[in-house]
Amino acid sequence: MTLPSTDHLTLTNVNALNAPALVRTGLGDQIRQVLIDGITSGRLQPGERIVERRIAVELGVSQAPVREALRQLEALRLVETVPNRGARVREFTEEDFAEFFPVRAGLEETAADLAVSRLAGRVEVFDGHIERLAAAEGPHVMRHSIAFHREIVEAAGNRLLRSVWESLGIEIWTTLSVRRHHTELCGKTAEHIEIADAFRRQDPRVGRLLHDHVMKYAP
Amino acid sequence: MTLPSTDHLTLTNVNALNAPALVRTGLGDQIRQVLIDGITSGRLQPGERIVERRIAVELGVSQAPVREALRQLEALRLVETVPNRGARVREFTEEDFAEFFPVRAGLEETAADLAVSRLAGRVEVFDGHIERLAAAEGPHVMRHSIAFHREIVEAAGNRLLRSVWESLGIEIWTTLSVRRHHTELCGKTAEHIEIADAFRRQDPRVGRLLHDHVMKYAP
DNA sequence: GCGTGACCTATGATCGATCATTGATCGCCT
DNA sequence: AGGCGATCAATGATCGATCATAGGTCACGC
Repeated sequence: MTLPSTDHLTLTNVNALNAPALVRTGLGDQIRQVLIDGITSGRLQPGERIVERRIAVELGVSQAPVREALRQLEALRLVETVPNRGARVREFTEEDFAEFFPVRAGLEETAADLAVSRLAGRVEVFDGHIERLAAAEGPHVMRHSIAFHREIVEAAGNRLLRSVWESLGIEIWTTLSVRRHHTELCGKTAEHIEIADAFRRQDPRVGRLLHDHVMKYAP
Repeated sequence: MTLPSTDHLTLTNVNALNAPALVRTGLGDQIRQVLIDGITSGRLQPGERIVERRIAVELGVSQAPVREALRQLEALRLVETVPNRGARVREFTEEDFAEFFPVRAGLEETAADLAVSRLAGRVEVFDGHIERLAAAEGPHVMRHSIAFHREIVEAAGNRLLRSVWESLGIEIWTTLSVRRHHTELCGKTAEHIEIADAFRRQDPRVGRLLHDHVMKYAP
Protein backbone atom coordinates (compact mmCIF):
# COMPACT_ATOMS: atom_id res chain seq x y z
CA MET A 1 0.00 0.00 0.00
CA THR A 2 1.25 3.47 -0.73
CA LEU A 3 -0.25 6.44 0.95
CA PRO A 4 0.26 9.85 -0.55
CA SER A 5 3.34 11.68 0.52
CA THR A 6 3.41 13.83 3.57
CA ASP A 7 2.73 16.86 1.41
CA HIS A 8 -0.93 16.09 1.71
CA LEU A 9 -0.74 17.23 5.26
CA THR A 10 1.24 20.40 4.86
CA LEU A 11 -0.83 23.50 5.25
CA THR A 12 -2.99 23.40 2.19
CA ASN A 13 -2.62 26.51 0.08
CA VAL A 14 -0.27 28.95 1.74
CA ASN A 15 -2.04 31.55 -0.31
CA ALA A 16 -1.47 35.24 0.20
CA LEU A 17 -4.30 36.94 1.99
CA ASN A 18 -7.32 35.83 0.02
CA ALA A 19 -8.20 32.63 1.81
CA PRO A 20 -11.92 32.59 2.56
CA ALA A 21 -11.58 29.62 4.86
CA LEU A 22 -8.06 28.97 6.07
CA VAL A 23 -7.86 25.22 6.49
CA ARG A 24 -7.74 25.49 10.21
CA THR A 25 -8.38 21.84 10.86
CA GLY A 26 -6.55 19.55 13.21
CA LEU A 27 -4.33 16.72 12.07
CA GLY A 28 -6.88 14.13 13.08
CA ASP A 29 -9.42 15.41 10.59
CA GLN A 30 -6.89 15.59 7.80
CA ILE A 31 -5.70 12.07 8.47
CA ARG A 32 -9.28 10.87 8.51
CA GLN A 33 -9.74 12.30 5.05
CA VAL A 34 -6.55 10.66 3.79
CA LEU A 35 -7.77 7.31 5.09
CA ILE A 36 -11.26 7.79 3.67
CA ASP A 37 -9.75 8.56 0.29
CA GLY A 38 -7.64 5.46 0.64
CA ILE A 39 -10.65 3.31 1.33
CA THR A 40 -12.94 4.72 -1.34
CA SER A 41 -10.17 4.64 -3.92
CA GLY A 42 -9.39 1.05 -3.12
CA ARG A 43 -5.83 1.84 -2.11
CA LEU A 44 -6.79 0.39 1.25
CA GLN A 45 -8.39 -2.98 0.64
CA PRO A 46 -11.15 -4.45 2.82
CA GLY A 47 -9.69 -6.61 5.53
CA GLU A 48 -6.39 -4.76 5.42
CA ARG A 49 -4.97 -3.88 8.78
CA ILE A 50 -4.45 -0.23 9.64
CA VAL A 51 -1.50 -0.04 12.00
CA GLU A 52 -1.47 3.20 13.90
CA ARG A 53 2.25 3.69 14.02
CA ARG A 54 2.78 2.72 10.42
CA ILE A 55 0.32 5.34 9.21
CA ALA A 56 1.85 7.82 11.61
CA VAL A 57 5.31 7.29 10.13
CA GLU A 58 4.04 7.39 6.57
CA LEU A 59 2.31 10.70 7.18
CA GLY A 60 5.07 12.13 9.33
CA VAL A 61 2.90 12.60 12.40
CA SER A 62 2.62 10.90 15.74
CA GLN A 63 0.36 8.10 16.83
CA ALA A 64 -2.17 10.26 18.65
CA PRO A 65 -3.89 12.00 15.72
CA VAL A 66 -3.96 8.73 13.80
CA ARG A 67 -5.83 7.10 16.66
CA GLU A 68 -8.25 9.95 16.65
CA ALA A 69 -8.85 9.54 12.93
CA LEU A 70 -9.43 5.84 13.39
CA ARG A 71 -12.07 6.50 16.00
CA GLN A 72 -13.90 8.67 13.52
CA LEU A 73 -13.66 6.03 10.83
CA GLU A 74 -15.02 3.52 13.28
CA ALA A 75 -18.01 5.76 13.92
CA LEU A 76 -18.58 5.83 10.17
CA ARG A 77 -18.33 2.04 10.17
CA LEU A 78 -15.54 2.15 7.62
CA VAL A 79 -13.12 0.29 9.87
CA GLU A 80 -13.66 -2.16 12.66
CA THR A 81 -11.50 -2.27 15.74
CA VAL A 82 -10.97 -4.89 18.38
CA PRO A 83 -9.71 -3.67 21.74
CA ASN A 84 -5.98 -4.18 22.04
CA ARG A 85 -5.89 -5.59 18.53
CA GLY A 86 -6.22 -2.59 16.30
CA ALA A 87 -8.26 -1.59 13.31
CA ARG A 88 -8.80 -3.00 9.86
CA VAL A 89 -10.75 -1.87 6.85
CA ARG A 90 -14.21 -3.34 6.99
CA GLU A 91 -15.44 -5.95 4.60
CA PHE A 92 -18.57 -4.34 3.28
CA THR A 93 -21.22 -7.02 3.23
CA GLU A 94 -24.55 -7.01 1.49
CA GLU A 95 -26.09 -6.89 4.93
CA ASP A 96 -24.37 -3.58 5.59
CA PHE A 97 -25.98 -2.00 2.58
CA ALA A 98 -29.30 -3.66 3.29
CA GLU A 99 -29.25 -2.18 6.78
CA PHE A 100 -28.20 1.27 5.69
CA PHE A 101 -31.15 2.32 3.59
CA PRO A 102 -34.01 1.58 6.00
CA VAL A 103 -32.27 3.70 8.61
CA ARG A 104 -31.57 6.52 6.21
CA ALA A 105 -35.10 6.32 4.89
CA GLY A 106 -36.58 6.37 8.37
CA LEU A 107 -34.57 9.41 9.38
CA GLU A 108 -35.53 11.30 6.26
CA GLU A 109 -39.17 10.38 6.73
CA THR A 110 -38.99 11.89 10.18
CA ALA A 111 -37.25 14.92 8.72
CA ALA A 112 -39.87 15.38 6.04
CA ASP A 113 -42.71 15.16 8.51
CA LEU A 114 -41.06 17.80 10.65
CA ALA A 115 -40.14 19.98 7.70
CA VAL A 116 -43.58 20.08 6.12
CA SER A 117 -45.12 22.25 8.76
CA ARG A 118 -41.98 24.29 9.22
CA LEU A 119 -41.64 25.13 5.55
CA ALA A 120 -45.33 25.86 5.22
CA GLY A 121 -45.12 25.43 1.49
CA ARG A 122 -42.11 27.68 1.03
CA VAL A 123 -40.10 25.29 -1.09
CA GLU A 124 -37.87 27.77 -2.90
CA VAL A 125 -34.94 26.33 -0.95
CA PHE A 126 -35.20 23.22 -3.08
CA ASP A 127 -35.29 24.91 -6.47
CA GLY A 128 -31.56 25.45 -6.77
CA HIS A 129 -30.80 21.88 -5.86
CA ILE A 130 -33.22 20.49 -8.38
CA GLU A 131 -31.85 22.68 -11.14
CA ARG A 132 -28.28 21.74 -10.40
CA LEU A 133 -29.23 18.09 -10.18
CA ALA A 134 -30.96 18.21 -13.55
CA ALA A 135 -27.90 19.79 -15.12
CA ALA A 136 -25.41 17.47 -13.44
CA GLU A 137 -23.70 14.50 -14.95
CA GLY A 138 -21.63 11.57 -13.85
CA PRO A 139 -20.43 11.60 -10.27
CA HIS A 140 -21.93 15.03 -9.70
CA VAL A 141 -25.43 13.58 -9.81
CA MET A 142 -24.89 11.78 -6.55
CA ARG A 143 -23.47 14.87 -4.88
CA HIS A 144 -26.33 17.11 -5.90
CA SER A 145 -28.89 14.49 -5.05
CA ILE A 146 -27.53 14.18 -1.56
CA ALA A 147 -27.45 17.96 -1.24
CA PHE A 148 -31.18 17.96 -1.94
CA HIS A 149 -31.82 15.36 0.72
CA ARG A 150 -29.60 17.23 3.13
CA GLU A 151 -31.66 20.34 2.53
CA ILE A 152 -34.76 18.47 3.64
CA VAL A 153 -33.04 17.25 6.78
CA GLU A 154 -31.89 20.80 7.38
CA ALA A 155 -35.40 22.10 6.88
CA ALA A 156 -36.62 19.89 9.70
CA GLY A 157 -34.88 22.31 12.04
CA ASN A 158 -33.78 19.53 14.36
CA ARG A 159 -30.06 19.71 15.02
CA LEU A 160 -29.96 16.29 16.60
CA LEU A 161 -31.66 14.76 13.60
CA ARG A 162 -29.25 16.53 11.33
CA SER A 163 -26.28 15.30 13.30
CA VAL A 164 -27.54 11.71 13.39
CA TRP A 165 -28.21 11.80 9.67
CA GLU A 166 -24.72 13.07 8.95
CA SER A 167 -23.23 10.48 11.26
CA LEU A 168 -24.49 7.77 8.95
CA GLY A 169 -21.85 8.81 6.44
CA ILE A 170 -24.52 9.30 3.81
CA GLU A 171 -22.19 10.36 1.05
CA ILE A 172 -19.76 7.51 1.42
CA TRP A 173 -22.21 4.71 2.00
CA THR A 174 -24.57 5.78 -0.72
CA THR A 175 -21.66 6.10 -3.11
CA LEU A 176 -20.29 2.71 -2.14
CA SER A 177 -23.70 1.13 -2.58
CA VAL A 178 -24.45 2.72 -5.93
CA ARG A 179 -21.01 1.78 -7.17
CA ARG A 180 -21.31 -1.84 -6.09
CA HIS A 181 -24.88 -2.44 -7.19
CA HIS A 182 -24.85 -0.30 -10.34
CA THR A 183 -27.96 1.42 -9.05
CA GLU A 184 -29.79 3.34 -11.72
CA LEU A 185 -29.67 7.04 -10.92
CA CYS A 186 -31.63 8.39 -13.87
CA GLY A 187 -35.21 9.27 -13.21
CA LYS A 188 -34.44 10.28 -9.68
CA THR A 189 -34.71 13.92 -10.70
CA ALA A 190 -38.37 13.49 -11.50
CA GLU A 191 -38.97 12.05 -8.06
CA HIS A 192 -37.18 14.97 -6.46
CA ILE A 193 -39.53 17.34 -8.24
CA GLU A 194 -42.44 15.25 -7.10
CA ILE A 195 -41.21 15.43 -3.52
CA ALA A 196 -40.73 19.18 -3.69
CA ASP A 197 -44.27 19.45 -4.97
CA ALA A 198 -45.54 17.42 -2.09
CA PHE A 199 -43.82 19.90 0.21
CA ARG A 200 -45.40 22.77 -1.68
CA ARG A 201 -48.93 21.51 -1.16
CA GLN A 202 -48.00 20.29 2.33
CA ASP A 203 -49.08 16.78 1.53
CA PRO A 204 -48.98 14.77 4.77
CA ARG A 205 -47.80 11.79 2.75
CA VAL A 206 -44.50 13.51 1.92
CA GLY A 207 -42.71 11.59 4.64
CA ARG A 208 -43.75 8.26 3.24
CA LEU A 209 -43.01 9.52 -0.26
CA LEU A 210 -39.46 10.42 0.68
CA HIS A 211 -39.04 7.17 2.56
CA ASP A 212 -40.01 5.13 -0.47
CA HIS A 213 -37.83 7.29 -2.69
CA VAL A 214 -34.77 6.60 -0.57
CA MET A 215 -35.52 2.90 -0.49
CA LYS A 216 -35.26 2.82 -4.27
CA TYR A 217 -31.52 3.27 -3.88
CA ALA A 218 -31.41 0.13 -1.77
CA PRO A 219 -29.99 -3.07 -3.25
CA MET B 1 -15.91 20.00 42.37
CA THR B 2 -14.77 16.74 43.88
CA LEU B 3 -14.42 13.68 41.79
CA PRO B 4 -14.37 10.28 43.46
CA SER B 5 -11.02 9.01 44.53
CA THR B 6 -8.80 7.10 42.20
CA ASP B 7 -10.10 3.85 43.67
CA HIS B 8 -12.95 4.03 41.19
CA LEU B 9 -10.46 3.20 38.52
CA THR B 10 -8.66 0.32 40.14
CA LEU B 11 -9.56 -3.04 38.75
CA THR B 12 -13.07 -3.56 40.00
CA ASN B 13 -13.57 -6.80 41.92
CA VAL B 14 -10.36 -8.73 42.18
CA ASN B 15 -12.57 -11.72 42.87
CA ALA B 16 -11.23 -15.23 42.99
CA LEU B 17 -12.04 -17.23 39.94
CA ASN B 18 -15.74 -16.75 39.58
CA ALA B 19 -15.86 -13.59 37.55
CA PRO B 20 -18.24 -14.01 34.63
CA ALA B 21 -17.01 -10.87 32.96
CA LEU B 22 -13.78 -9.42 34.25
CA VAL B 23 -14.08 -5.69 33.79
CA ARG B 24 -11.65 -5.61 30.93
CA THR B 25 -12.36 -2.08 29.89
CA GLY B 26 -9.92 0.63 28.96
CA LEU B 27 -9.34 3.73 31.01
CA GLY B 28 -11.21 5.87 28.54
CA ASP B 29 -14.45 4.04 29.12
CA GLN B 30 -14.07 4.11 32.87
CA ILE B 31 -13.34 7.82 32.84
CA ARG B 32 -16.35 8.40 30.63
CA GLN B 33 -18.51 6.71 33.24
CA VAL B 34 -17.03 8.79 36.02
CA LEU B 35 -17.79 11.95 34.08
CA ILE B 36 -21.29 10.80 33.18
CA ASP B 37 -21.96 10.11 36.84
CA GLY B 38 -20.62 13.54 37.63
CA ILE B 39 -22.98 15.17 35.18
CA THR B 40 -26.11 13.22 36.07
CA SER B 41 -25.46 13.63 39.77
CA GLY B 42 -25.00 17.35 39.38
CA ARG B 43 -21.46 17.25 40.70
CA LEU B 44 -20.49 18.71 37.35
CA GLN B 45 -22.69 21.70 36.71
CA PRO B 46 -23.85 22.78 33.25
CA GLY B 47 -21.48 25.34 31.80
CA GLU B 48 -18.62 24.09 33.93
CA ARG B 49 -15.35 23.66 32.11
CA ILE B 50 -13.81 20.21 31.94
CA VAL B 51 -10.07 20.68 31.77
CA GLU B 52 -8.35 17.60 30.45
CA ARG B 53 -5.26 17.79 32.60
CA ARG B 54 -7.15 18.62 35.74
CA ILE B 55 -9.35 15.54 35.41
CA ALA B 56 -6.28 13.51 34.53
CA VAL B 57 -4.53 14.53 37.74
CA GLU B 58 -7.61 14.00 39.87
CA LEU B 59 -8.03 10.50 38.56
CA GLY B 60 -4.34 9.70 38.51
CA VAL B 61 -4.17 9.04 34.78
CA SER B 62 -2.71 10.87 31.83
CA GLN B 63 -4.34 13.29 29.45
CA ALA B 64 -4.87 10.82 26.62
CA PRO B 65 -7.66 8.64 28.06
CA VAL B 66 -9.41 11.72 29.38
CA ARG B 67 -9.47 13.17 25.89
CA GLU B 68 -10.91 9.95 24.63
CA ALA B 69 -13.63 10.02 27.26
CA LEU B 70 -14.46 13.60 26.33
CA ARG B 71 -14.90 12.64 22.70
CA GLN B 72 -17.42 10.05 23.75
CA LEU B 73 -19.26 12.52 25.92
CA GLU B 74 -19.33 14.89 22.99
CA ALA B 75 -20.92 12.20 20.85
CA LEU B 76 -23.56 11.81 23.54
CA ARG B 77 -24.04 15.58 23.47
CA LEU B 78 -23.32 15.82 27.17
CA VAL B 79 -20.42 18.18 26.67
CA GLU B 80 -19.62 20.67 23.96
CA THR B 81 -16.14 21.35 22.75
CA VAL B 82 -14.60 24.17 20.78
CA PRO B 83 -11.40 23.37 18.89
CA ASN B 84 -8.37 24.54 20.83
CA ARG B 85 -10.62 25.75 23.62
CA GLY B 86 -11.69 22.63 25.39
CA ALA B 87 -14.89 21.11 26.65
CA ARG B 88 -17.59 22.19 29.03
CA VAL B 89 -20.71 20.56 30.38
CA ARG B 90 -23.60 21.42 28.13
CA GLU B 91 -26.43 23.61 29.17
CA PHE B 92 -29.40 21.41 28.51
CA THR B 93 -31.98 23.57 26.84
CA GLU B 94 -35.63 22.88 26.29
CA GLU B 95 -34.80 22.69 22.62
CA ASP B 96 -32.46 19.77 23.29
CA PHE B 97 -35.24 17.76 24.85
CA ALA B 98 -37.74 18.85 22.23
CA GLU B 99 -35.38 17.58 19.54
CA PHE B 100 -34.59 14.33 21.23
CA PHE B 101 -37.98 12.68 21.25
CA PRO B 102 -38.95 13.03 17.59
CA VAL B 103 -35.66 11.40 16.62
CA ARG B 104 -36.03 8.60 19.13
CA ALA B 105 -39.65 8.11 18.11
CA GLY B 106 -38.74 8.01 14.44
CA LEU B 107 -36.03 5.44 14.98
CA GLU B 108 -38.28 3.23 17.04
CA GLU B 109 -41.05 3.52 14.47
CA THR B 110 -38.62 2.27 11.88
CA ALA B 111 -37.57 -0.47 14.25
CA ALA B 112 -41.12 -1.56 14.91
CA ASP B 113 -41.97 -1.70 11.22
CA LEU B 114 -38.94 -3.87 10.61
CA ALA B 115 -39.57 -6.02 13.66
CA VAL B 116 -43.19 -6.82 12.91
CA SER B 117 -42.49 -9.08 10.01
CA ARG B 118 -39.39 -10.50 11.60
CA LEU B 119 -41.12 -11.46 14.82
CA ALA B 120 -44.10 -12.86 12.95
CA GLY B 121 -46.21 -12.62 16.05
CA ARG B 122 -43.74 -14.34 18.32
CA VAL B 123 -43.81 -11.75 21.08
CA GLU B 124 -42.67 -13.91 23.99
CA VAL B 125 -39.48 -11.87 24.08
CA PHE B 126 -41.47 -8.96 25.45
CA ASP B 127 -43.25 -10.85 28.22
CA GLY B 128 -40.39 -10.77 30.70
CA HIS B 129 -39.86 -7.05 30.20
CA ILE B 130 -43.51 -6.26 30.72
CA GLU B 131 -43.67 -8.33 33.88
CA ARG B 132 -40.58 -6.74 35.34
CA LEU B 133 -41.85 -3.30 34.39
CA ALA B 134 -45.19 -3.94 36.09
CA ALA B 135 -43.40 -5.03 39.24
CA ALA B 136 -40.86 -2.23 39.23
CA GLU B 137 -40.92 0.92 41.29
CA GLY B 138 -39.16 4.21 41.46
CA PRO B 139 -36.09 4.63 39.28
CA HIS B 140 -36.33 1.03 38.12
CA VAL B 141 -39.41 1.82 36.07
CA MET B 142 -37.37 3.89 33.65
CA ARG B 143 -34.72 1.20 33.33
CA HIS B 144 -37.19 -1.57 32.58
CA SER B 145 -39.17 0.60 30.24
CA ILE B 146 -36.09 1.34 28.21
CA ALA B 147 -35.17 -2.34 28.22
CA PHE B 148 -38.52 -3.04 26.57
CA HIS B 149 -37.92 -0.44 23.92
CA ARG B 150 -34.41 -1.75 23.39
CA GLU B 151 -35.87 -5.21 22.84
CA ILE B 152 -37.97 -3.84 20.01
CA VAL B 153 -34.98 -2.15 18.42
CA GLU B 154 -33.10 -5.40 18.82
CA ALA B 155 -35.93 -7.34 17.22
CA ALA B 156 -35.62 -5.22 14.11
CA GLY B 157 -32.46 -7.15 13.38
CA ASN B 158 -30.71 -4.09 12.01
CA ARG B 159 -27.35 -3.57 13.68
CA LEU B 160 -26.94 -0.09 12.27
CA LEU B 161 -30.32 0.94 13.59
CA ARG B 162 -29.43 -0.50 16.95
CA SER B 163 -26.15 1.34 17.02
CA VAL B 164 -27.71 4.66 16.01
CA TRP B 165 -30.41 4.21 18.62
CA GLU B 166 -27.86 3.53 21.34
CA SER B 167 -25.78 6.48 20.20
CA LEU B 168 -28.62 8.79 21.17
CA GLY B 169 -27.83 8.08 24.81
CA ILE B 170 -31.40 6.97 25.37
CA GLU B 171 -31.01 6.20 29.04
CA ILE B 172 -29.36 9.44 29.99
CA TRP B 173 -31.44 11.81 27.93
CA THR B 174 -34.73 10.17 28.81
CA THR B 175 -33.78 10.23 32.46
CA LEU B 176 -32.72 13.87 32.28
CA SER B 177 -35.94 14.79 30.55
CA VAL B 178 -38.21 12.91 32.90
CA ARG B 179 -36.41 14.37 35.87
CA ARG B 180 -36.64 17.91 34.60
CA HIS B 181 -40.21 17.82 33.37
CA HIS B 182 -41.66 15.53 36.03
CA THR B 183 -43.08 13.38 33.28
CA GLU B 184 -45.77 11.02 34.47
CA LEU B 185 -44.55 7.45 34.12
CA CYS B 186 -47.59 5.61 35.43
CA GLY B 187 -49.87 4.15 32.83
CA LYS B 188 -47.00 3.50 30.50
CA THR B 189 -47.18 -0.20 31.35
CA ALA B 190 -50.61 -0.45 29.81
CA GLU B 191 -49.30 1.07 26.61
CA HIS B 192 -46.45 -1.41 26.54
CA ILE B 193 -48.93 -4.25 26.72
CA GLU B 194 -50.92 -2.63 23.96
CA ILE B 195 -47.81 -2.41 21.81
CA ALA B 196 -46.88 -6.02 22.45
CA ASP B 197 -50.41 -6.98 21.42
CA ALA B 198 -50.04 -5.03 18.22
CA PHE B 199 -46.90 -7.02 17.52
CA ARG B 200 -48.75 -10.24 18.28
CA ARG B 201 -51.46 -9.59 15.70
CA GLN B 202 -48.88 -8.02 13.37
CA ASP B 203 -50.82 -4.81 13.19
CA PRO B 204 -49.20 -2.64 10.53
CA ARG B 205 -49.95 0.38 12.68
CA VAL B 206 -47.56 -0.77 15.39
CA GLY B 207 -44.87 1.59 14.14
CA ARG B 208 -47.10 4.60 14.46
CA LEU B 209 -48.34 3.28 17.80
CA LEU B 210 -44.84 3.07 19.18
CA HIS B 211 -43.98 6.46 17.71
CA ASP B 212 -46.86 8.12 19.48
CA HIS B 213 -46.09 6.25 22.67
CA VAL B 214 -42.54 7.58 22.71
CA MET B 215 -43.73 11.10 22.01
CA LYS B 216 -45.77 11.00 25.20
CA TYR B 217 -42.52 11.23 27.12
CA ALA B 218 -41.74 14.46 25.30
CA PRO B 219 -42.06 17.77 27.14
C1' DG C 1 -10.29 57.29 27.65
C1' DC C 2 -9.38 54.10 24.43
C1' DG C 3 -7.35 51.50 20.61
C1' DT C 4 -2.92 48.86 19.84
C1' DG C 5 0.34 45.64 20.23
C1' DA C 6 3.88 43.15 23.04
C1' DC C 7 3.94 39.92 26.47
C1' DC C 8 1.91 36.00 29.56
C1' DT C 9 -0.82 32.30 31.08
C1' DA C 10 -3.81 28.44 30.59
C1' DT C 11 -4.63 24.61 28.13
C1' DG C 12 -5.70 21.86 23.96
C1' DA C 13 -2.95 19.44 20.33
C1' DT C 14 0.81 16.81 19.30
C1' DC C 15 4.91 14.26 20.11
C1' DG C 16 8.28 10.52 21.47
C1' DA C 17 8.80 6.94 24.75
C1' DT C 18 7.15 3.29 27.68
C1' DC C 19 3.81 -0.15 29.41
C1' DA C 20 0.82 -4.03 28.65
C1' DT C 21 -1.75 -7.27 25.90
C1' DT C 22 -2.09 -10.44 22.25
C1' DG C 23 -1.15 -13.96 19.18
C1' DA C 24 2.73 -16.54 17.35
C1' DT C 25 6.72 -19.48 18.00
C1' DC C 26 9.44 -22.90 20.08
C1' DG C 27 10.99 -26.52 22.97
C1' DC C 28 9.72 -30.00 26.18
C1' DC C 29 7.22 -33.73 27.91
C1' DT C 30 4.00 -37.53 27.48
C1' DA D 1 2.13 -36.47 17.06
C1' DG D 2 -0.04 -33.50 20.15
C1' DG D 3 -0.75 -30.66 24.20
C1' DC D 4 1.20 -27.15 27.06
C1' DG D 5 3.72 -23.54 29.10
C1' DA D 6 7.69 -20.17 28.38
C1' DT D 7 9.38 -16.73 25.40
C1' DC D 8 9.10 -13.24 21.79
C1' DA D 9 7.74 -9.78 18.53
C1' DA D 10 4.13 -6.61 17.16
C1' DT D 11 1.40 -3.08 18.38
C1' DG D 12 -2.48 -0.86 20.92
C1' DA D 13 -2.90 1.81 25.34
C1' DT D 14 -1.02 5.01 28.21
C1' DC D 15 2.28 8.25 29.85
C1' DG D 16 5.10 12.57 30.52
C1' DA D 17 6.82 16.37 28.01
C1' DT D 18 6.62 19.83 24.47
C1' DC D 19 4.42 22.75 20.95
C1' DA D 20 0.95 26.05 19.56
C1' DT D 21 -3.18 28.77 20.09
C1' DA D 22 -6.62 31.62 22.33
C1' DG D 23 -7.59 35.02 25.50
C1' DG D 24 -6.16 38.05 29.01
C1' DT D 25 -3.15 41.82 30.84
C1' DC D 26 -0.71 45.87 30.72
C1' DA D 27 2.16 49.74 29.17
C1' DC D 28 2.17 52.96 25.60
C1' DG D 29 0.81 56.56 22.45
C1' DC D 30 -2.85 59.13 20.49
